[in-house]
Amino acid sequence: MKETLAITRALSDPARIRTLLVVGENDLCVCQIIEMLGLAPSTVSKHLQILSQAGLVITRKEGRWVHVRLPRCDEASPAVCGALAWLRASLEGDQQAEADTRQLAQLLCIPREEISRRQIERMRSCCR
Amino acid sequence: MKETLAITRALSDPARIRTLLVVGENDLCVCQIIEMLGLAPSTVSKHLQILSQAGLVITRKEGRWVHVRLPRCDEASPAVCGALAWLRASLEGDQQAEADTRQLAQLLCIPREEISRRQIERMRSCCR
DNA sequence: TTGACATTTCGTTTTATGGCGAAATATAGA
DNA sequence: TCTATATTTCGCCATAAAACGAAATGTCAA
Repeated sequence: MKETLAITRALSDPARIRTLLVVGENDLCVCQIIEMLGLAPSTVSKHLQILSQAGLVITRKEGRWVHVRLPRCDEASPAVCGALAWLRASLEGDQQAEADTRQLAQLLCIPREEISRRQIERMRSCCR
Repeated sequence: MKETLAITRALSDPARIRTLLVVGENDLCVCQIIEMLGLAPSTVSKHLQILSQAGLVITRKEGRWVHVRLPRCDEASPAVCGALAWLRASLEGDQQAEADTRQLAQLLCIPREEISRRQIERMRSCCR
């Protein structure tokens, strides 16, 4: 029950669902997810922590960057694996999901340094 | 996204998960669910409303009694059907789930009038 | 070593949720 | 019709969750 509940609670927020969807086959760095969601870094960090504790994503630190990916079915519990499959199927053709996927495709063309630079720029300009 | 989120949010509470599990193959009346969960009728009513709006249960009024059951796959969306299947599989062998199932088996041996009488008795005794 | 910077942690605020009891609603039976 | 009763609605309170900004952490590069 505890694991099941951790999974459903992790899935019960739009930002987290969008994150899972957009991570998909990719290996994204946190700054790309921040950019896609349009939320504060601290907020996104918390969301990722919740997803990670439920086993729905795997994070790997590489230098200053943290990479996020979905677990393969052989490294996740059946519950996690099933939940991810269900989510994929349920969001098939969803508008928001498709918009996010398109946005991500754009982001993948830009070096992550550039993305981070944008975020710093945005932060500074709002404090002026 | 909206439907998906309604489902995951409905599943993100232990009382609601336990309800779905215990309804299972049965056609329960609300008073039986109240008894099983040990929560106030008003609270259970709200939970059932959330489950119902997500399409995870179907309620049918019959006289004074309201009966609750799971939708058949042919009358529910694929998302709902898949979510219920996932839930069943994930809670396979869960301790709480088994305890609830046992308790329900007991409750099914008692006429529902008796269950309601108990609830009224309990309410009165706590106000004395 | 120092500075830049990607990410997390912490503290705070606002909003959502789950719980209850009291009152309302609707129906069966006297 | 009147009463008992199964369930829902409403209003309230306590707690949990999501958001942010500021400060802390850890790592690369000059």
